[in-house]
Amino acid sequence: MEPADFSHAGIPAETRRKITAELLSGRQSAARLQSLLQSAAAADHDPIALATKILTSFNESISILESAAAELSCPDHSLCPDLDSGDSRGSTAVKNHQGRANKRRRLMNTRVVMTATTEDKYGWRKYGQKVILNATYPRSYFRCTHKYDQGCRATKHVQRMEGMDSEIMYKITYICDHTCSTASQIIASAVASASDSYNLISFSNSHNGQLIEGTGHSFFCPNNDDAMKVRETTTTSGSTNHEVDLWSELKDFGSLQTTTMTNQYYFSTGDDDADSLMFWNGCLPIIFVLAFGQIAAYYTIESK
DNA sequence: AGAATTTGACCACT
DNA sequence: AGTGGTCAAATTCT
Repeated sequence: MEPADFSHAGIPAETRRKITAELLSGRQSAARLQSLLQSAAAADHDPIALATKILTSFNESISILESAAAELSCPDHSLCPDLDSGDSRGSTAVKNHQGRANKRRRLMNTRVVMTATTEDKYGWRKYGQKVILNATYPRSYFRCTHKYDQGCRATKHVQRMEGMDSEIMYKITYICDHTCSTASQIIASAVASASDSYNLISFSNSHNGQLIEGTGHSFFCPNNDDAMKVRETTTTSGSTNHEVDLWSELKDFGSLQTTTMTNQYYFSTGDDDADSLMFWNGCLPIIFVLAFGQIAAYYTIESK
């Protein structure tokens, strides 16, 4: 990646303050890590957590610097990818090659923002970006890098959420499971390293395991250890009442620990075409979209 | 040179 | 006709 140009004079005082704070925090954490690694007290602390904190500080600093540089280079945001890229339909853009080349150059310089916030263990290739109606930020489209060599059909859509001033959040929708060889390796790795942070599948005590009413459909969540199936009850038209073998579907997601059945488990109603349910991956929600008793897609919210 | 991204164009759906 | 999803040529990065 080409480094951002930080030679501009006039970076706002507030930005400088943030950068300084982050760098100081990073330096402090680095110093602590150094002493930890040198002392026998390392067992009482978590060097990995410290290293993560250091990385976060430096990443944050770099991000702030790049944002500031981008702000100075295109103060009206007319060339920023989040606000002015994507769908060309109906546009009357003049194909000025010089101007287009300059625009591309600036777009490339800001690429890090998206890639840095959408990393997971799979290889993704961006194949499109669209401006979405009533959305401030465009939606980016990614496919598995093994789409052609292994026929993996997994895709994901990434969209920055609105109204997250203090923390940039991205809604990431996953469509189709990975079938590439990478997938089985990742699943095996995740299962092997299962920890409390993957205490995911559990059933509600806040709702007392009772029927959770919705506008159209409701899900019943039996509050017992035998809760291997989810019962879907249609409460409006008709009297369909069929079990959805959701659990077998969920087991396919290797990062889920299937043995813990306590704490929170929320269902939410969906729209006319698909129901959805939500549970928590640590502090982050994961929402599954169900269609015809199958998981059609799932999405999660990731913070920057 | 090959990989990756950007973006105008196209397509399907409503 | 409007919209979201995908394709593919052009461009940029490594």
